[in-house]
Amino acid sequence: MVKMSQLLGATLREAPAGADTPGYQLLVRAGYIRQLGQGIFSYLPLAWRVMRRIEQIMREEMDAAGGVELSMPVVHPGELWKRSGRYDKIGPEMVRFTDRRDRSLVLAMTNEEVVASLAASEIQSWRQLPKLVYHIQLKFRDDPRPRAGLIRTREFTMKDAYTLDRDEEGLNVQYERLHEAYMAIFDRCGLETIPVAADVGMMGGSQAHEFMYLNPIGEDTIVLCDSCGYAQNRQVAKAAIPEVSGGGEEKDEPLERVETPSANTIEKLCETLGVTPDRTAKIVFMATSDERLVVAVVRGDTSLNEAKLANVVGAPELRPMTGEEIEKIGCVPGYASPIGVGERAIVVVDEVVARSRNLVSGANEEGWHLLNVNVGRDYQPDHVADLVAVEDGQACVVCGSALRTARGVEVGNIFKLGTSYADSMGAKYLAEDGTERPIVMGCYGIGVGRLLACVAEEHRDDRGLVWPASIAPFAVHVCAIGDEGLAAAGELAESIEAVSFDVLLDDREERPGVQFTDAELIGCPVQLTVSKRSLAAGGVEAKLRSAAPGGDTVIVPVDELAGWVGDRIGPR
RNA sequence: CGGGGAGUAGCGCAGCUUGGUUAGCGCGCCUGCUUUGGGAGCAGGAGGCCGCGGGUUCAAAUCCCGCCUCCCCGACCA
Repeated sequence: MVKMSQLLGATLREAPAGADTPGYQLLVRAGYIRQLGQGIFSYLPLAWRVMRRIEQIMREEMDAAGGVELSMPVVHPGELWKRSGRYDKIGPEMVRFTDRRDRSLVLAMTNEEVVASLAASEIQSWRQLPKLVYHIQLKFRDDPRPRAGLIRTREFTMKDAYTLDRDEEGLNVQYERLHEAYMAIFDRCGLETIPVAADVGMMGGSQAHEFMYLNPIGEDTIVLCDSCGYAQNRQVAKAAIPEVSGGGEEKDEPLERVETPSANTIEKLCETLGVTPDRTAKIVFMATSDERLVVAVVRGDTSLNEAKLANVVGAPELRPMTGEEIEKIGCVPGYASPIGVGERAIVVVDEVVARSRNLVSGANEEGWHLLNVNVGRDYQPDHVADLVAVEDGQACVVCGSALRTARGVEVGNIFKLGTSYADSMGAKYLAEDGTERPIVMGCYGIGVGRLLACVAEEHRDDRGLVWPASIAPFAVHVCAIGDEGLAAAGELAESIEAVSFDVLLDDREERPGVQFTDAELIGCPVQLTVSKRSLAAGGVEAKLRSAAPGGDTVIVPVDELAGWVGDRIGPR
């Protein structure tokens, strides 16, 4: 039993300024968390108990999937990250510093390098594979923009797991198993998530899924098909874009230069020439962080997905070109053409453009456009790839139904890493046939605090938090009213705890109204009230936090309480 | 990093435009009395480098310059 008087962290009537996400407000108001700095939080006793319960569920599911827990360092030698190449590849998001002897150190953002280096020293034979290891540990990422409380912090606890396999086939087996384990974890925490196919990003690798909690506060856009179940992150999602009106059977027509005064947007161009946007090509000017210039060509009726373009050119991020840069490659904004850009920039053409014939494009001259521009004949792309940003209502590539987009929070992800880390760290094993082979890795992460925040976001009402019993800080919240209530509460709490339900006892000398509102704010699943009045009525008033206000309160005799609680929230 | 906003008591805010004695209000906190089933009432009280540094001025929370911190919107992540 924990007494309210022992807790650090009072409940607040008002949310602190700046906390505008509802779940975040409640976590602060109910005394779960306090902010220390940008993206850095203290977890007060209530939140810490929730964290530990979530972690316990993770341990059970990871163990059930065949995992073993270990613990790897938070501070890594910079050398380790130089070997994998990520020391230079990752930007200021990774905190770097030096020790007293000027040796390079970094704060762990993730642990692929450490796992691979452990694998290199510990794994010699195919007989030692497969393996699944995990730990639950602090990470630090100097995120450019933390936000929404625990949804996106710089310091956070992550459960990260790593698989080691002999081959891709083995990886696939573990990957599927972890996928199932993740669904079980989120389910047990009371959070509905959907797995979506995702970009591999900084992890590298061949395939990835993200587990998304759908909510408008999310920062990711998910593309969903309600009829066939297609679900992908917008960064990689595809849509079925129709061929140009008139079909893809057209023959290439000769280039023709036409005057198009002040038609410097697709809209005005279509008006001037009397064509539809799907007959036009538009040019987007971007530059990579290492100063390579990129010219992307997409059809006028679609828009560019920068993440896809960044992947094609192998850049971590892109920025728009400056006016000077555009001029330097010989283009004229509003009348731009990929023709003649040639050596001066990387030309990436969307596959829809590549399929289309006789598009209208700029002439690289103010007030002029070209008719019948065709990829291959008129200009040579460096890459042809899908570059289209999927929009609401476009057709599903699988079944053709209208796609819908939704916002989501990424609470977990799983990656097939392949052998890149094994290669750079020298993690090899001797196969059954005597050949030396690289270990095939996978990695799997869940943000513990973010998961907590998402559950808070999902399970609340206008009076406070409404925790699922599985991860609530306490199963039972006892309001002890008056001296008689307090005198009876101790024995009562013991009888409940005897059957392993944990109890938070409000032993404060507060008026009943204060105790009730605080209990609702804190949100434990079962609320008990013991007082002179309830004892006279034969026991303790009991209700569920999830019940409507006012109703559904019953008197339960003290010796039946444990059973009553167990019947309603199950074992704990 | 770009754009927008904010730093005044533990929390939420006013005061600043138009400088001027002792910097206010609500909640919370302390003491006393009353009260005691839905955030009590009365009385008394504690608590401030007005974000930091510089400048202007007889005088700065208030005007000017610089810096720091935090929040929100864009590109990235568990």
